[in-house]
Amino acid sequence: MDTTALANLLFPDITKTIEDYEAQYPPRNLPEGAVVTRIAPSPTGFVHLGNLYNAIGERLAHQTGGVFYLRIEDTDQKREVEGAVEAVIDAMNFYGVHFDEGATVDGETGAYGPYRQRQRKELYQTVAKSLVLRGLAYPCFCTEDDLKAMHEQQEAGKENYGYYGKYAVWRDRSYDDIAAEIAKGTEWVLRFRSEGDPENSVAVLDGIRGEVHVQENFTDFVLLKSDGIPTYHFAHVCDDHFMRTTHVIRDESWLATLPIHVQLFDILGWQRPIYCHTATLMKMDGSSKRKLSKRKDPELALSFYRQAGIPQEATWLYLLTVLNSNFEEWHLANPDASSREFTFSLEKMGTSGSLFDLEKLDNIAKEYLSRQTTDLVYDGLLAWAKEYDPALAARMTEKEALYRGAIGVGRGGEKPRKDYGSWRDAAAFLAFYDAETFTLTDGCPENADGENRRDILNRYLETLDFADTQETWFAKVKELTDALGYAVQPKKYKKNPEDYKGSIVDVTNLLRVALTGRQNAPDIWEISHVLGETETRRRLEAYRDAQ
RNA sequence: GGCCCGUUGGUCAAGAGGCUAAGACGACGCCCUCUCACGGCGUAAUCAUGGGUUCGAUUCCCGUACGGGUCACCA
Repeated sequence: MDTTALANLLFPDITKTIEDYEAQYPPRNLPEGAVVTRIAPSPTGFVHLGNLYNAIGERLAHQTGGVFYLRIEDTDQKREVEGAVEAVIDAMNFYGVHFDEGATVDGETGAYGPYRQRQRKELYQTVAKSLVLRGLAYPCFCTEDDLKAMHEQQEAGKENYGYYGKYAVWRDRSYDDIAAEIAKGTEWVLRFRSEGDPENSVAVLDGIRGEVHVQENFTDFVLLKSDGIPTYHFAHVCDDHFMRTTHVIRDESWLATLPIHVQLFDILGWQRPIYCHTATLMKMDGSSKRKLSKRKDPELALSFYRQAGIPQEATWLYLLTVLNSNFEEWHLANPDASSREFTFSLEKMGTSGSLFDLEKLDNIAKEYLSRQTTDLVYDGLLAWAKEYDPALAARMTEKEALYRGAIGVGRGGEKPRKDYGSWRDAAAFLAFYDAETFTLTDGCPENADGENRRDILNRYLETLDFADTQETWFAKVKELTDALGYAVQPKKYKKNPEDYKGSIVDVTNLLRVALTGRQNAPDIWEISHVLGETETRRRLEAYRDAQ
C-alpha cells in the first residue's frame, strides 16, 4: 500500500505537519511541578455537579503555579445547544472558578487555542494524515447498518464487540478499492489500525488510584467521523498534547476507554498526561446505589443548588469534604478560613462512588451561614432574591432595616442560631417579620386561649415598655404569669397541673403566636425590638381581637 | 456476556500487619432552657465472604459474592 498516495487522497488540503504544530504550541514555561489542567465540557446546556467536581483542577493548578483553562468539546454538533458556553462560564464564575485561558463568552484568550474543538479541525486532520502516512490509520466505508449487523453477529456468537479482526473489513483493502469508493462519494470514517492484543494488559499510573491495569485496545476505533471532525478520543489526545496538559481529571467512567487513549499517546510518541479518574457521585434508588442521572435527578444540575440558594462557599465546603478525606478535619480546625486556603491533594481523593448526602450539605450550610455577619447574609439573600424571588428583593430594599434586624437575631456570640442553610429557607424563615408576609401557621396554646388569651394580652400590653432591659421585661412576664394563675416554673405545673391554668410556656407561646404566627420562634424580646413598638402592639392587639 | 473499577456503622469516612477500629452527618437518650434553634454529655451502629501468607490480619495475595461503570461516526 502506498500510504503517501492514500494520505493525499484522503487529505488533499492538508499541507501542515505535526512539527508545525509542535512549533506553534511549544512546551509551557512553568515552574517545576506546575499542574496544567482544564475542564472540557461539551456544550449541551447542562452544567452538572461533575463539572464543578472537576473544577478542583483549578485549585491544583493555582497551588502549583500552573494553568487552568476551559476547552469546549463541541465535536458533536447534534447535541449542541445555543448559549451553552455562556452557561458553563457563568456557572463556574458563580462558584468562583476562574480560568487563566480558554474559551470566553465572546471569544477566547491564551496562546494554545483555538479552545473550541470544531475550530481545530485542521490540526486533527494533520495528525490523522500523519497516521495514515505511517500506515496506522485507514478509511472505512461501512454504513450504520453494516456496523449494526456486525454487532448483532458478535452478540449472537458471544464474541467481543467491536471493529477488529475479521470484522475489520476495510482494514486491508487495496488502494484501488478505496479510491473507487472515494470516487463514488461514499462517506467514510478514519479508523485507527490497532496492533493491540486483548491478552495484554497495560499499566497506567493514575493520580488518584495509583497503578491501574487495563486491557490493551484491540479494536480499530474511529478517529475521524464522516464529517471530518474527530471523536472525543482523538480530540482529547491531540488537544491535551498540544495544549500541554499535565493532568487530566475526569470521571471514572473514562477508565473504560483509557486503553485507546494511552495507545494513541504512545504511538504518537507523546508523553501521557497524568490521568486522575474521580469516583462517580451516586444516589440511592430504592435499595440500591446508582450513578446520578441527568434525566432523573434534579440535584445533579448545578442550577439546583443555585436556585435553592445554597451559598457557593457552603457548596464548596460540602464538595470538598466529599472529595478530599482530610478536608473536614482541616475545616473543623480552621472554621473561619476560606476553603480556598486548603491545600488540595489528589492522593486524598476517594476511589469508590459516594452517595450524595443532601442532609449533610444542609448541616454544613447552616453552620456556615451561622458564622456570617448580618451584612454578608443580607447581601447574599438579596442577591439570590433578585434572581429567584423579585418580590422579596423589593421588600428587602424597601424595608432594609427590618430585614437586617431580622437577620441579626441570634447572630454573633458563642452559640449563633442555625435556622437556615439556604437563601430559600431563609426567606421562609424570615417571612413573619414582614407584615406583608406574616401568616398565622400555629394555633393558640390551648391553656391560653379564650378569655385567658384576652387577659394575658391585655395585661401584657399594659406592662409592655420598650425601654426595659431584657431582664426587666422577662421579670414582668413572670409577674404576669403568676398573677393570672399560671406556673412560673414549668416543672411545677407538670407536677401539679390542677393547681394552675397552665405554665409560663403557655403564656410565652401565646405571645409567640401573636407576634410570629408560630409557637416555635427565636427570642420574643429581640423579635419585638426588630418589629418596633408600633408593629408589636398592632400584632398583639390584632391577635387579642381576632378570637 | 467481555473488560474495568470498587466494597470499614444508615451516610461520608480515618486507619495500611498487633488500636477498646478516629471523626463528621443522621438517629436515639439525657442535660441546659419561656418555645424553637444553639450548646454540652452520652448510647446504638462498621471492617462483604471463603481460603491462604504470618506468631498475628480490616490492613498483603487468590477465589467468590455483591455493587458500580463501560462496550457508538456521544462526550
